[in-house]
Amino acid sequence: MIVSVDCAIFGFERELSIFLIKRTNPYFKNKWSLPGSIVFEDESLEDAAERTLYELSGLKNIYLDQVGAFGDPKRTKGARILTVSFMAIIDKSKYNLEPKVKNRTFISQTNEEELILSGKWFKLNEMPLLPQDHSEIAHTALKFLRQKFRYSPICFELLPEKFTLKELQDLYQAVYEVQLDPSNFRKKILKSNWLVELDEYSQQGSSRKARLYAFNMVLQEQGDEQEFVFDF
Amino acid sequence: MIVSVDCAIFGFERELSIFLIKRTNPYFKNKWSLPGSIVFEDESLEDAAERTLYELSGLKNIYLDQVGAFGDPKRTKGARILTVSFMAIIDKSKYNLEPKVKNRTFISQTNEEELILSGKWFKLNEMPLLPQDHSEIAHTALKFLRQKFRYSPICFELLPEKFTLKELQDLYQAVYEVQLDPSNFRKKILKSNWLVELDEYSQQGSSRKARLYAFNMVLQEQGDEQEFVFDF
DNA sequence: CCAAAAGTGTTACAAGTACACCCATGA
DNA sequence: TCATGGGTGTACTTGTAACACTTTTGG
Repeated sequence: MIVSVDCAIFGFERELSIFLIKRTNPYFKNKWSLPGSIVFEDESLEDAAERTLYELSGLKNIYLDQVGAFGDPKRTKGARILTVSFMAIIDKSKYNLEPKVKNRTFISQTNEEELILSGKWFKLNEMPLLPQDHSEIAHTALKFLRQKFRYSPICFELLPEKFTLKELQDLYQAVYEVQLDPSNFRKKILKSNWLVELDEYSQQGSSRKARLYAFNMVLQEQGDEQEFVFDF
Repeated sequence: MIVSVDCAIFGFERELSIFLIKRTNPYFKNKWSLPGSIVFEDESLEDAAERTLYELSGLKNIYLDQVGAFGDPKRTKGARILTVSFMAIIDKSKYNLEPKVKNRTFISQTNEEELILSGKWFKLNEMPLLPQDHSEIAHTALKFLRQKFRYSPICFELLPEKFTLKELQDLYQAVYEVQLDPSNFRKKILKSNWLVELDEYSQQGSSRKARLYAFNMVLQEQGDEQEFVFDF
């Protein structure tokens, strides 16, 4: 069986978006799809996902999690391909994504060459219908992101190193699709020890300057699980 | 690449246990391992997991969830095998597990026949070291179970249809490895609408008879997610 | 009548919710 | 000086934790 990886890259900048690419190959011709690649014989799934990320978006060393395997025999036309999906998250403002590799040999029955045409961010509610089961994979990855968000401090991967409480609140609101009371959000998040208060202030906006905060790095060491339950 | 499925079957009866099997084949010779099987060419991963479950434990129509893919190129000696792991949970007292298929053709380079010798329950802390990366898979499945437990009412899969609050409390204690105050547990769980109070009483024990409860079936329909956050 | 487990009640405190209000800043 | 968003305080409600007390049952 052929095995591939597909990556759902989520980015944040006021809103949650997903990065999709357009490429030519028998199955994706001219449709926006998740960046993906065949897994090489001597390559682990994580390595394949990292390589894919670099080749198709230019990203390196970013947060990456396995979401799951999609293996329906009918999910692809032609040869059966099992795909393992990954979720990547970044601060959108920090990177300018663009495919690094413009053409690759597409390993399948026909073994054609595929051209990577371009990549583009889509707001979640403006995401087009994706080919094969990529829409399902993207939605599963989003559910996975929401779940992970609850008990692991991954929110900081989606923000600049220094951020205001408002930005963090906007992120929570975007991910959970809720409205939060700024006053209560502030109290709750400050009572946890996730944040470090900085002596710097945001220079944006036409009103009072907001204090900047950073993620408390000590927390990163104690793996995930348990400690971080943060519901709203 | 060869693709297989492996199942971590968890059962409850006072304690959490896992069901392992012993079989002969080049890689598992005489070691306890997770029940697993090669995925056939025209079979979905879920179908393969269900078939495996039936062939190696006799279970049919039980709760099953995909945990994830394990695809390190060095996880198996010989041909590379990617495995997708599943987690199954049952009320241990309801079934008497035993392999239904005693020998199968083992699809690999050598294509030998494998004999399924026996199956046995192991308490979690008495689980032996498993071959290949099966120990890692089992631990990942357990973490998955704990996680799922929080926000999905899967606890009822592990109990008889009618159960006492004490039994439910024991289950929570076993899964989360904590001690709970019976009085407070009772209040919290009864305030949720998970349970239906029955007019029946347990006939066990040499003291006051405990009232029996059942799962509120209405909840089963509204899929998982959100509604069911139940921490202790 | 006693031990053991089921089940109820009470109290003190922590956490969450909904606001009103003050502060700093640019226009 | 006013509008805007940042930030603080407070009163009310709800949830949690610890533990004392009552009820039922078998021996």
